[in-house]
Amino acid sequence: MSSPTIYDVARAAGVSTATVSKVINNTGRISAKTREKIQRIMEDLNYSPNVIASAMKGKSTYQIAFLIPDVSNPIYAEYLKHIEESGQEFGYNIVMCSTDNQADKESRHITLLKQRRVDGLIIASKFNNAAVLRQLIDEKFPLVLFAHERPELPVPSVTVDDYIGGYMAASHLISLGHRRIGVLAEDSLSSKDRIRGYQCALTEAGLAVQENLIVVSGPSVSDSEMAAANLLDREDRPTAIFGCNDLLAIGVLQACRARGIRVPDQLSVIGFDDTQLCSIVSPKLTSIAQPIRKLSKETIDMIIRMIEQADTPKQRIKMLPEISIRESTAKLAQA
Amino acid sequence: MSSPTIYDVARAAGVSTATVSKVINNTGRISAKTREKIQRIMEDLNYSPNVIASAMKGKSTYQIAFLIPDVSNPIYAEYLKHIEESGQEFGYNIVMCSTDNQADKESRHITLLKQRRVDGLIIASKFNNAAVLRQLIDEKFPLVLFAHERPELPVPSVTVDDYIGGYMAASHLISLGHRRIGVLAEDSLSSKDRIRGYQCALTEAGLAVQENLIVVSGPSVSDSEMAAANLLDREDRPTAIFGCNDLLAIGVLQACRARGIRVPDQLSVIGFDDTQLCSIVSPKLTSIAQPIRKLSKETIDMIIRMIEQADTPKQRIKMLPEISIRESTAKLAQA
DNA sequence: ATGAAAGCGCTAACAA
DNA sequence: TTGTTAGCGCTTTCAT
Repeated sequence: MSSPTIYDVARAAGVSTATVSKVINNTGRISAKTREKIQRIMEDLNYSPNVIASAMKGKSTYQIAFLIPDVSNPIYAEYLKHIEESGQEFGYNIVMCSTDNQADKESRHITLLKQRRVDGLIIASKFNNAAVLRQLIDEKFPLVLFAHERPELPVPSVTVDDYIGGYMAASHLISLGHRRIGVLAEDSLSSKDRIRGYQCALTEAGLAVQENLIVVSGPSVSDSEMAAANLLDREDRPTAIFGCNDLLAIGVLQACRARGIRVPDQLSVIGFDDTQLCSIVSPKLTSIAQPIRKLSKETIDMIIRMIEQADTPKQRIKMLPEISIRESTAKLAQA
Repeated sequence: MSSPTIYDVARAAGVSTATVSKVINNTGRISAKTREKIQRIMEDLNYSPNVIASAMKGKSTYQIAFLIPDVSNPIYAEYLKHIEESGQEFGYNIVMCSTDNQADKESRHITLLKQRRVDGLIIASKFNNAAVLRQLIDEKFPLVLFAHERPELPVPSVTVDDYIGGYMAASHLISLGHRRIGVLAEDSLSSKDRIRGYQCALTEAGLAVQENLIVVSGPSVSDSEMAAANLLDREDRPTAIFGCNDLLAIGVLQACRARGIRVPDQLSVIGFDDTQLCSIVSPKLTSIAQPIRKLSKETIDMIIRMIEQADTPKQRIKMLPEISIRESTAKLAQA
């Protein structure tokens, strides 16, 4: 036999379903007495309202979708962890969707999610499918970009300040005496901003920016290990390398190991994201930390605001990163 | 303006909603002509059926909840990745719920998930809340335990064969000449099975099982690093250690580094789960691999069967692990 | 082969 | 303060 409905409660309490509905939703005015009676009966019957039915009346489903390329990438797993945690606080469940960075998966997901009437969408990836994105915006579908931006589109976002982050990474290295600093970057907007920050720090320190010290790599550790060759196997090898995310920096670490280059004695390495991997590798990786918990909280707040009242003004929030210094960076050895 | 409904389609096609519903669901009999016409109109209108409304008529919500303690633990992230992937194949979305191993979070989640009418539940954790579990079973709520068992309860599960896995780990070490093999375990059922397998391998090889070589640790890398002291700082230090999961094994690696013990020259280390961490640490970790992709596929198949027809016989499936040999295990050096 | 109509469980005017 | 009632968008039985 199935769960009791609002009718069962109403009957048992000798009132109408409207009255019961009112006590459930805390709307209208009902005497303390009936309220209590109804509440007691709901407990006795172990009644719990059917969210599906109330969603049919235009109410929330209390579900937010979170789109990411790949959870097995630790940075996305950490995003998800905190997004879920923050959602939980407000009674929202998170529907997790992997996109693999494929435009068709993205649009298929969006279609399904809309059919399922999720209340909102948080996108934490490049999102290749610009057309779909634009349509979502036109429809005023509650949508927030997380850890990623789309400056050309009127869409709210919550991100870390990548520019400052890149600046901090480079400054740290410069302060240790390094003057030839290589960069391993991904082909992404945030990498570009991180590079701009790096360049700014160099310039400020009176150092020349050398384009050939900036190399682009695929996203995986092994891609990065390969790409690092371009930096490590040259005559004028840099004395420090900034990996635009931890995976890339770890690739550099592995490339060094393969070549017998000692980190940090012969080469300093810094990452970005400050994932849990940093304390697992050896030497432990210095990295720029995103304030993920705060970012997530802000994102959930923002999307709930958008869900609850359609015409919330759109914002872009940028938060400041912090540096976590560990073992992979050190003072430049005197030549 | 909101999305078109089945009424809009019916009106445009000059038929009843019943007919439209039939073509959507491929039920009843309708002439090829009307079918085509309706399909064309649905496309024109960019109509997509409201899953919420059809769920109200007792149909699926196409949502499956996946409960795990913590996504930021890479093994759970990998589970999630593959569960989501397999779900996607059948049009199911995954609602991800963190439990933090807390009984009250578990039960709160279950309550909400039931209100939201998710079709089924996959639980990949200890699940402390036995009462709730029992109730779910009584209600015949579609439920599968993943990578974890509950032998005393009539509940289906899909797991790796931990016993064999432990046996394989120990056998590998024994075949390399090790005779004093320590174990670092978690306080969990699967660790216990892995230990039993280890003991069996020892006994078979004519080696005595020494209880004091088996030490229990907390779940994190740093817990394990602490606990490893009990094995590493004794006179008769083992020559090999089996970490009952990769995180524990990595803790051992770190403890070794702190003590200047060279792996694998002075100590062999083997893990379990074969997460991506294995190729990130140094030396790369030998580990026992779960066939996660197959496990996930099987789990999704099973739960969908349970969703679609209530009285599916319950099964417990156990799959065989495989060993991935990397750099952390080596022949015992002659004394 | 198609349609009329009832109803899933709930909410919100509006009436009383 | 409480109840009546009309849907929300869809499925399904039973007629036609």
